[in-house]
Amino acid sequence: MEALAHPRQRRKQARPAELTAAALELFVEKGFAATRLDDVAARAGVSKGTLYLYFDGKDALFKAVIQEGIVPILEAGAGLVDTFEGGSAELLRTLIREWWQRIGSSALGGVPKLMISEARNFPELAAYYNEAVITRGRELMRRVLRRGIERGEFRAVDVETAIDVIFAPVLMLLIWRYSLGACGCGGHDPESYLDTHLDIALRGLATGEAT
Amino acid sequence: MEALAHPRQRRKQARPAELTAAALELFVEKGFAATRLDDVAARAGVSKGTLYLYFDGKDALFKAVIQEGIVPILEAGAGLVDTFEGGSAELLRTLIREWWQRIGSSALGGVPKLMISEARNFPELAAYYNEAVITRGRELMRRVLRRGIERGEFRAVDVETAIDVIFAPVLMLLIWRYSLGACGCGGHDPESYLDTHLDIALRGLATGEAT
Amino acid sequence: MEALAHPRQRRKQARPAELTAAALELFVEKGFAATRLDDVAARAGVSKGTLYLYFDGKDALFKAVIQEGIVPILEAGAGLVDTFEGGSAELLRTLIREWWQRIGSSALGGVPKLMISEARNFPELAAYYNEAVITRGRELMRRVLRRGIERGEFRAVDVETAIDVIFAPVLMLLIWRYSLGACGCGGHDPESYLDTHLDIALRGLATGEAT
Amino acid sequence: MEALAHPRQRRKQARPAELTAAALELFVEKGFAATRLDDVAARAGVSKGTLYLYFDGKDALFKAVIQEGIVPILEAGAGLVDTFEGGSAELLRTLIREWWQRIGSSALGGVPKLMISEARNFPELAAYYNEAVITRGRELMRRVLRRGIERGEFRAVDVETAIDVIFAPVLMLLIWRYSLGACGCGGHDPESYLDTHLDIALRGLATGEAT
DNA sequence: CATGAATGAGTGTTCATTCAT
DNA sequence: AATGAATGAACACTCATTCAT
Repeated sequence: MEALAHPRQRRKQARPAELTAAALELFVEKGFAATRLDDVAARAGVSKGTLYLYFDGKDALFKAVIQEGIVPILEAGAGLVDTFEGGSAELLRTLIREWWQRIGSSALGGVPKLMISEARNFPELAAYYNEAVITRGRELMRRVLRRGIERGEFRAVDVETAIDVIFAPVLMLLIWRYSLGACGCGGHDPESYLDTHLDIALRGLATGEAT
Repeated sequence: MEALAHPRQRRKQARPAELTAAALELFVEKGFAATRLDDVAARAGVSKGTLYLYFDGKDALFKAVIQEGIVPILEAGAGLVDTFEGGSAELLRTLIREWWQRIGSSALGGVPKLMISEARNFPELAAYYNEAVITRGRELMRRVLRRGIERGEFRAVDVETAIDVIFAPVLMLLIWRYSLGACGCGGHDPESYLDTHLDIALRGLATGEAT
Repeated sequence: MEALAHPRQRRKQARPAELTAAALELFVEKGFAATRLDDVAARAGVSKGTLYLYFDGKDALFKAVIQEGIVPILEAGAGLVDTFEGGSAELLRTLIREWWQRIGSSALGGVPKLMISEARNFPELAAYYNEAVITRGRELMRRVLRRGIERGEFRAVDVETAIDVIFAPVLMLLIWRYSLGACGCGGHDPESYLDTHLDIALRGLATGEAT
Repeated sequence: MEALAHPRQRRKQARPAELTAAALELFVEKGFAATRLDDVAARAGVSKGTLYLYFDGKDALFKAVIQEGIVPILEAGAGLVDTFEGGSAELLRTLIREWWQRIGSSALGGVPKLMISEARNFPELAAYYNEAVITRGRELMRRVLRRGIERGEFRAVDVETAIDVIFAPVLMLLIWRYSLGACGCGGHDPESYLDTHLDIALRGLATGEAT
């Protein structure tokens, strides 16, 4: 009610999300450097000056995209690992599927490829992404793998390395989708790709008696 | 013969390769957009105007870089599969290690990440790269996996999917090295990374009796 | 009466002065062009929109700042010359010291440098300042010099020129303080600077027998 | 001959001076901050990009203006003081008249007012100017005053203070000319102004027996 | 063939000004 | 009266491309 009575206020509160949504689309589509703030503002339906009312600049806009888009999902993932009660194989399977649902197949799916492409030219953004996303994501994987090893479900692999080895195919699925895959170079059905990956990886991790 | 007799002629013929070599280094280091043609020309020891005598512009230079870069990539590793006589696990291990030795850790290592970053801006080139490099690489993996399944060494996984699933960690190792890894965001020792990957993947592929 | 009875009214009447006071501080500190109206409004404790209720824009604000700033400048030092009874050297000494005490070292000290900096962008205002401030200030100097000459204390110098020649070091002391002196480029202790100036100037003006 | 044979070369050598001349005019006319590099380039008859072939940016352009315009004149002044053989009063008179001839009444005359106006907003430029111009100029005055005192021609005034006290009227003559004087607020004939100033100052400095 | 001087379009950022509430 | 969200023009600096020599 009050919101409808004060359209300016409602608008003001919605603006940051509208802007980060527009920015996400364009960053993914054109890359960070090639995205013009004019276009971001236009896609959000405001002028370029307005963008600066809400964000300090291009870098801050990028960080906000990550902060609003990805960080909450990682936090949800942390909640999952905290409370999951089944087998560790099932937990790993669930975690990766959730990640694919919420990030991979969503509008955020282009972010990993974006970061890989731009990291060297924007080391400050890379450092932020590393801290806000990669470190936290690895922590989730770390906890799952350790849980499995401690419970005797997984073999005693080198956890720090396995974190990335096991997540790599998931990332590559996404990277492909937003690079050569977007040029008509074919690709995989995500479902069966993840099935095959988890099939091999979980069997590769499993101790003798497990499934 | 004539080349040796006329140093200027030899120089003239070497120019395009010198320019693409300089461009490859800089594209890998800074990305396509952030590379200045001034710098490419300077690194090749010519003036910027000269560059335009050999290439129509920045885009044409990029295409030449990729097309020149892939030929050596393909020459490696082809004959191995034909003649290998040991177990298929050992063949896969050898193939991947060879690829890392000859390509991943060489000067060409930056090409895959570069291609991934720029694919959307050069779709025709991406299609060409897909056809000339990726398809042929997949064929090698396909033959290894089929060989393992036919000989009862590997489980009957979905081969087309497994090709990419199993190669993905190798590619990610390389991509990382040329993106966030270059920003001090951590990374892995290639040897132990590949060890861990092959350990998990080969155990995941193996039929009951194998190692 | 009404003002005291209605605080909002009183506030409303005080607003322009609060705004010009804030603007004077910032104009002196940063210069006209580099002063942002956001900052002026913030320092006056109002919003930027409010500023436009009282002034037509940045130029109008500047004009108000100068016009308001000069009135107190003029009130000082007028009666001194009329009533002074000692020697003219002493009168000149006193006049200049008073000027420095009341204006140069006060909050108004930044006005002359500000006016000099912006005169060309505000020529009408410069003409007004010339008439309202400079002409009157010169009149004081003129009377002192003529008094000295008529009483045989000063040599018969060209009065109109000497007015500015003798006042110039005083102005420069002030101008320096608000320009390069504020950048750590050195400066003088006002007391000894004025001492040295008056020592030289009064000896230079003096007829043979005087001190 | 060669110059005529290679107009590009001749042009290239003339460009920096053409650009600094255009920049000087505009800096004096509009101030440093308000001068657009587009206008500087246009006045020099080139495009903005060309300006950047010769100068690293606006600051460097400003420094070049000072370096080329004022520093050589100060060096000439140093030569004068080194070799002058007459009385110190005559030396001071000559030095100030030369300064007026070469700087005050030339296109460079606007620089002191320019620096005073912009110093606080461009402290780096102020520091450069202080080092390149003010320090050296004071050194000239210091040497003249010390010479006069040592030779018994000048009284033993506080030299460091007298340097600025005596130069102040010269600077004010110039500051006026480029600020309120440019708005039709009157002013002095430089010749008689300097005469009056030197008359008073030299008499004020003189020991009993001197002229 | 080779050069390098010259160009000018392009973009992140700032801030005076407006106006709906 | 007062607000503050929104605007858009303005400018320094970059660099791919051209072309006279």
